[in-house]
Amino acid sequence: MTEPSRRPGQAPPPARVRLVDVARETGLSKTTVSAALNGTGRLSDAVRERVREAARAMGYRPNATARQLRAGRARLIGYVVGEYAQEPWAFLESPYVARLTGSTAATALDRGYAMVLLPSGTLQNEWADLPLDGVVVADPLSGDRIVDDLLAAGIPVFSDRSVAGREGAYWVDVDARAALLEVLDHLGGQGARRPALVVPATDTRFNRDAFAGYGAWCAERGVPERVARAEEAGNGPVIAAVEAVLGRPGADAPDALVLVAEVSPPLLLEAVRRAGFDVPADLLVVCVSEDVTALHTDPPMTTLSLNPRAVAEAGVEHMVAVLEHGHLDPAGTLVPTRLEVRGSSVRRPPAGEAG
Amino acid sequence: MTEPSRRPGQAPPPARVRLVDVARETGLSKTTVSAALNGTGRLSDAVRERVREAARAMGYRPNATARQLRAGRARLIGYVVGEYAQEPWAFLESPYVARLTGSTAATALDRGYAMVLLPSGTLQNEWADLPLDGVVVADPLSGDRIVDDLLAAGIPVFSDRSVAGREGAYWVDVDARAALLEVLDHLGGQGARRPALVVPATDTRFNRDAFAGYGAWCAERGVPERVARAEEAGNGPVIAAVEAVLGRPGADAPDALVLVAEVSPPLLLEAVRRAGFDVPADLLVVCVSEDVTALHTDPPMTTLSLNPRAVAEAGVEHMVAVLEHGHLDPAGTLVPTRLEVRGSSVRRPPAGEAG
DNA sequence: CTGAAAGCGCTAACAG
DNA sequence: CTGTTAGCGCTTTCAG
Repeated sequence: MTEPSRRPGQAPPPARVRLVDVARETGLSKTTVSAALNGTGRLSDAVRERVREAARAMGYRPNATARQLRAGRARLIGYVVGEYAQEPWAFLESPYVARLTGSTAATALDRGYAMVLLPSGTLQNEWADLPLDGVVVADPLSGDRIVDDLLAAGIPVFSDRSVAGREGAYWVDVDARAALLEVLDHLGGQGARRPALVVPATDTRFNRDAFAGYGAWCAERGVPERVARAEEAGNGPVIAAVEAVLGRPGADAPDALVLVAEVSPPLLLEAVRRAGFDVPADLLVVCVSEDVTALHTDPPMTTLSLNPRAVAEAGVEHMVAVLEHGHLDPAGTLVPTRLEVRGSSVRRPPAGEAG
Repeated sequence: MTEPSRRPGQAPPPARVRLVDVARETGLSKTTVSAALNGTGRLSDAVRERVREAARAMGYRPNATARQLRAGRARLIGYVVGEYAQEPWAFLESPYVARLTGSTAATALDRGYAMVLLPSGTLQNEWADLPLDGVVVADPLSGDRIVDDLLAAGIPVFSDRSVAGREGAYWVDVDARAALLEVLDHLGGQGARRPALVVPATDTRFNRDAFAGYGAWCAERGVPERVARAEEAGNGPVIAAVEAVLGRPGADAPDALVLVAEVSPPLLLEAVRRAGFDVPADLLVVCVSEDVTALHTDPPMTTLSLNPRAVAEAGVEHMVAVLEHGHLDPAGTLVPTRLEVRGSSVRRPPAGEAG
């Protein structure tokens, strides 16, 4: 099919102009043209300019695939989210994941890598035909094969600490346990004695560690654990878990609530009030969340930010190091979390905190 | 890790196994191996199976880039959002765009195309090195060069109606004008006589048409326009616009509010109440939104869904048709919107509507 | 039924 | 300073 078959009523095939066409047009060789266009080699500025001009005039666009074949890599990375395996494309609905996704794509592109979006719980099929130099696997589920499959295929993986120690796997993570302790200490400092926790049921490294941190804090103080699991992602299930763990106000009711499961802050506040609690008088509330509505609720919602942007940047840094220098030392980085204290978790709101 | 670990700090040369390696191993030729693996040609099943087995055993993975070069295309598409040009990666924070993005990636992958995420307001640089077969441009800004640049580079563009009539450009759209009329008629049917509108300041086809629909409806009834523009995306600016257009309750205050600018439904309701309005008694409210929190507010929020999933599917259908059959007739499709009536826009809430 | 050989479009040794 | 040549890894005529 080198010969374009023109059918009536159909636009003529554009017939892309190739490097060799520019060479023929300018009376130079492919080498010279290539060097001129790429700024390599030692050519006179006059020639360089003449070539550039001709290329522009002819509408020359280098064939990216041919370059990639020559270069041995495509400067293309994959991006998969482990959670949300049932709904393979729902992950963008989570503000955390949305930011992580955007920041990863942004940083990667800055470094010259494009990012393809892959569905959660992806099978080999999806990426087998893609020339991926590496894959970012966000929050893998603990038993998931995806990381193994990728590594077996010789594709470097960038994920969380659950992949630590595997050859070809690199990680960036937050210290979920420490973060929970920080949140609980903050709450304790505000007078809370009976904090409750709502975690997602999905088995990710972060959820496990957060739960462990909560357990340790309670154990140390001899406080009973008050935990509810959100069986699924989404406001409905999470709010149901909140209602279950809060019960009704009373002497034994929680006096603080930590949401590790993602939920809309205004809806959460509404639900808490429906349950008969006043925030922050009866109940201090902290959400692990990147949801921007947290700033606009009344009172504004205290959040623990997982710093998706910093996580993404560190992950891409690793990737570039590995892909371009063949190694990385150490194989992992810890990124700090950021507790943003607002009105929902302080008994006496500080003056001057603006929404 | 089939290979014993080498010196620490130095990555072992991966030494990918190529087609020719499998050929040598099996004692066959590249041709035969290729045919066996791809199911082409006429080979005995015995040979085919033997090759497959050897390939698996050797861990052979075809080089995607080489295939692409041969095939003449990469089965890769780009995805850009025109709006949010200031914050090139903020687009995933919009529920509508998030769903459109996910659905486009999903549908494309179903059809064998991977999707790369490009920043809003992208320059040539970003995609020049990518072998893109086509680019989806969601909600382009009216004066934006991106579509022209793409078309000039010979890359087919799939966008909204604003590109209609251009060679190589195809579109999917909703009828924003008709949608607004439907919303306003619904509101009118519920007794509203003084509807107000909040639109984003960004100049997209959708925003323009929605505004025109509102204007036409008001003109037809001799009703004054009550419009506020949200100067930026985000809950803060949109809510400020809401407050501006509502004023205080009174004889001349709006009795219905249509949000074309995206806002968090629970925050919107809160703001409306702060302004002194009861929903739905004093004010009927409808949001153009895909935000799932709309289901959980009290009262639940009536929304106009723009059907991002259907838009995405239609767009990818076009793309596949164009890329694989070289044309499309007609060059555009209209996708219906869906008005989901809930408690926020009915004077007497219907029984049996569950959150 | 199988294999040798020709390229896809580009870049980088190596000559001239 | 410039051109010839040899591939990157794969698919696909076209002979045998």
